[in-house]
Amino acid sequence: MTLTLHPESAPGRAGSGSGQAVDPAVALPVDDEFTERQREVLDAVLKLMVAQGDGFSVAAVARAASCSKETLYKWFGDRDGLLTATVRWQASKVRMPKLPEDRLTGEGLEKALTGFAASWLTVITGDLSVALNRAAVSHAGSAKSRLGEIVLTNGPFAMQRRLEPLFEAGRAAGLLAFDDAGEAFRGFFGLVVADTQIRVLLGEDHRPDASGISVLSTRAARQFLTLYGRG
Amino acid sequence: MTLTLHPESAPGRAGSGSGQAVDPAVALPVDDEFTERQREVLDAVLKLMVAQGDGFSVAAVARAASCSKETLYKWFGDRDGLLTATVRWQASKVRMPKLPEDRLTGEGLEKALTGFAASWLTVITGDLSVALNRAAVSHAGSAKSRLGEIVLTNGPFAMQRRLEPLFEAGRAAGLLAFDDAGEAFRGFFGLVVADTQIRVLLGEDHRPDASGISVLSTRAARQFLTLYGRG
DNA sequence: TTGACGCTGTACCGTACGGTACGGTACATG
DNA sequence: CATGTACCGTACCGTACGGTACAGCGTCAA
Repeated sequence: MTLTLHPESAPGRAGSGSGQAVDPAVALPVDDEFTERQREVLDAVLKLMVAQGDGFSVAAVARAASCSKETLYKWFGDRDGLLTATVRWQASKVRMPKLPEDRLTGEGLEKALTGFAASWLTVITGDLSVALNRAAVSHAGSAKSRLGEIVLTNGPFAMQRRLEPLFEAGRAAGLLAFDDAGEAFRGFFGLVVADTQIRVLLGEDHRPDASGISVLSTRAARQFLTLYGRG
Repeated sequence: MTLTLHPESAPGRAGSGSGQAVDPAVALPVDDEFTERQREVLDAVLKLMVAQGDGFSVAAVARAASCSKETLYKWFGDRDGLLTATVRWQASKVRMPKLPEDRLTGEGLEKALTGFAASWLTVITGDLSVALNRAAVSHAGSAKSRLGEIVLTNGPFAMQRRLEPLFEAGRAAGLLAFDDAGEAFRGFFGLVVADTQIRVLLGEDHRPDASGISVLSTRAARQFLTLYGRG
């Protein structure tokens, strides 16, 4: 039987090793989900999305990827499945910055926060992220597609899951003080992202460059420590 | 001659009374721009956008507004002009909260900030704002449409223009300290909005209610004063 | 009364796109 | 060699939609 990926035949996957049942269409992605050829096709879709949003036709994908429409439909079910697979494929490529695992110091914490902020700002202002977020936002209204869910899971929610251990470690080390880690995350997210993402999504052409991101990240980390730091 | 609104025949308007030439398609909206009947039509479009995003057809608009497609094209030029007019019409309805104009006290400032934050959160989590922002984000990629520009002008930029006088007054009164008002605005925006807007745009169904907004606004204002306040 | 005008409703046209079918090719397997 | 499989390229089908044309109707002014 042919490898197909649309819901009816997708193999079930547990999310993050927990016992909780997680819909595989939304779960954190794994690397071996697509064949080599399929990844080539999905990369072509990504290129198209960056170049012209999600307004491309399936025929254009076939042309760009040198494959037949029939194969696309066999692999991905329909246009929406193709988009979903593309978003998941890109999500599987994103790697979060490493956080310090040894004993936390004040400087180590601030450095980790700054690095995380810079990494996040770099990602969300990148062409790829902008294109994917635009597509996900567009489709979020129609309830037919789950792109929004996927981007949320692999974007803000993943960031939160990744960051909260750092917050907890900071609290355990007496460096941070907060009641609720979720609230602390919200504060950090706001200080880092602020109006940058919505402005970029709405098409403002001026985006912060590397040095601008460095300034913003440093400031955001320091401000976060002012609000949630101890001593 | 018939009243038409697409670029070729739209009357020029100066923005905000300054001598600067401002493209009328992007300028802050005025109330008398549309006739009564046109406003009815545009309100019908708003309803459609809330109900089904921008995926509606022009025929659906004509049906919903009980008018002919020909009239729609005569008034608004094309589908994009209709969307643009709709966004501008909605923008002209938004009113920002009043800010205190008498002598600023610490409590007065905090109260104004809290009120502004609550007002802003209420707006951006509303169905209408979500629908309009989704449409603007979708079209921002294609460079053909200027919806993104319009929403930016009437959203974040308008908020900033409205807020900076308050910041300056706070600084003049010795209540605030900051180098750059733009930087202060960014901080305030981040603390207020944080991840709320992107999550809502991506379709997360849980939105803060009135009491949640109250909590968030109070906290954001207090945090802003912690970072940028004096004494 | 008559004619101009602005509007509604509907029929119409061209096209673009999602989805399917089919012929042809390369390759692997027995 | 025969058979099956996976794929490419393309032709094809149905439909939905943007945009235009037109007939009919109410209004108002001359």
